[in-house]
Amino acid sequence: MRITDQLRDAVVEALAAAQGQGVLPSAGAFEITIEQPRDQGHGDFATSLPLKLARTMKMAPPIIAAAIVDAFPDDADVKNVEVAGPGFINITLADAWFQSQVEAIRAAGSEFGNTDSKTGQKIQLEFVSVNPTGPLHVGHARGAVIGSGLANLLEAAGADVTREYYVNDAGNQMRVYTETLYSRYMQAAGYDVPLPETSYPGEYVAEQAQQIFEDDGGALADLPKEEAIAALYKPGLERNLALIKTDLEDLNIIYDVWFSEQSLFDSGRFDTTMKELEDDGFIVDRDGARWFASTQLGEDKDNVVIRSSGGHTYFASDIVYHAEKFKERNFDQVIDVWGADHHGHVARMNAAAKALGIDPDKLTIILNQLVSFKEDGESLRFSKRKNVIVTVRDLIEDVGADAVRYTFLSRGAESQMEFDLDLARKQSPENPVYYIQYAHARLSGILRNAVEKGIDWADGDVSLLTHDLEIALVRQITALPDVVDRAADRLEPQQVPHYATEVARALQRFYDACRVISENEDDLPVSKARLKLVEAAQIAIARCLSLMGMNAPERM
RNA sequence: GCGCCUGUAGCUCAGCGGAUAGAGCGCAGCCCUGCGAAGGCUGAAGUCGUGAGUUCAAAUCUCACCAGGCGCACCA
Repeated sequence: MRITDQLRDAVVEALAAAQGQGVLPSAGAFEITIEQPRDQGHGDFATSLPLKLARTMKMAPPIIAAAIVDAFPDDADVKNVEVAGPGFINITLADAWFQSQVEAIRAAGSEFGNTDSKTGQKIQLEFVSVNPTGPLHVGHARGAVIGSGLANLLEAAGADVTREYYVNDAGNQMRVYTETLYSRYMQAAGYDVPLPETSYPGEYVAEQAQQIFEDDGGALADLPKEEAIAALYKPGLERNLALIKTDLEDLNIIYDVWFSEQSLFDSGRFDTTMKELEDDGFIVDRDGARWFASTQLGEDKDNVVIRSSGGHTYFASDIVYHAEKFKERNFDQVIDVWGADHHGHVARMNAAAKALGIDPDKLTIILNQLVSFKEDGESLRFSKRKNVIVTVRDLIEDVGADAVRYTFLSRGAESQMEFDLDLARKQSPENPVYYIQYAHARLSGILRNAVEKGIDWADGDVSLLTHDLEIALVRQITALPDVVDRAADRLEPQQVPHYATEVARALQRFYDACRVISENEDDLPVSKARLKLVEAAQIAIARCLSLMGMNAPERM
């Protein structure tokens, strides 16, 4: 059992005992929280329960606290329970408990930190899902990192996670891209064909056209325009998806499913879902177009699903896509990570979910605020349309994938952030990302040295770990499962890097004060015990880094 | 105009209704002929945007205002 649960149970038991003896009156429903106080003088764990009960019990908090403390059950793991401050109960654990955790963590190995709070839940995370019309630009990196970080967390919490990229291969933008590709292809063939009115002016399209031209020997140049465009669709799409996939893989993001929008039409699901909505009265015809009647569900206005020109809107296929997620694949929870520029899409998607009879609690949309980038003291604006692309690839090559992941992961999705490129490059060695990785490398180094010296610490006695900084380090490490649960529950991946920094700090302080490998033969028992602690710390930091999708270097 | 998000140290950002608000960078110092100094220690630095309210307790919840971001398409 998790120590926090164990302590919560003990508090419940103590409270019930005090009430049974008539020392405390009964109280209504309440939640007992066990917190880890910031200040170590306040014990290892604390609860503010007496403060919360004061009102209903009509008693002073310190008196309630004293009654609970008096009735607190005996527990070998607990060293001390006391009333503190205005009515807190501070709990200090026995060293023996911390010592035993070192062995438990070593036994758990890379499984350490996993919990079962989301076990049995089938969760889909859809993120990035950028139009497959070119390479990812830096603005997309944040959603990519947040989405994948969340996926890792939910998986650690026991969920069955599907990481999914929705490929908009059936929309307008793809059409615009392919028309641009056609013009570039014709240019490669030597014809003076201008770019279409709306186009993707980026150089990469010309390069792709050149490649395709060389591959097929220019055969498409003789075809009628529409036929050539149709023929260019597939090679263009494949090239763009390859670019996107490579960039994401370099950010350590591997998807389980690449879901094609076009497949919704090929399978007939688009028509059946639209029919379903129409039968339920949610589709109305007006001004030559078909509308989803969001207003029936309390929204400000209706939204077009089929344009008067005949084509479907992005919204239309997204409705069908979400119907597929819930009704075909039966996800218990669907989390979409979108950029804040998709804000306007949220309310109508929620309305659509309601119309489809989907439990609104099962669809969570995370909007990550857009990132602005700063260089030479000036804010940069990126626009595919204006041919000013700084790609994810540029960013990775500039500051490194680990630093990119750390930077985006350590901030809440809703915070508006500015990415200072100069700072990221110049101060890279000072970046906290290296603080964590350095800690891991240092631990690896110690273990390496121990092996070289022929020390076998398997029989190390952890009860020799009594130094304040040893216990403090174990205390930090053991919090990982709680961090995973809380971060997964609140969908806040930024808690992991902050926690990891704290573990690294505890480690460095321990390292500074406690020599692990000694030249003195008499110190061998302590060395062996500390090697076990070093191993446990390495396991914890490596787990944090893996949750963050970052490398855990043995050397730096 | 309406809606959502944000405002915490010089900068970039954490912060779970609780105890003396934290970290990194930057700044002023100290510490390696001992396992990696990409480290440790000390210090300076804060009207938690402003004002009110709820509460035993507010950076955290509510309201108003100020400032910024985003959205309010037969774009995605």
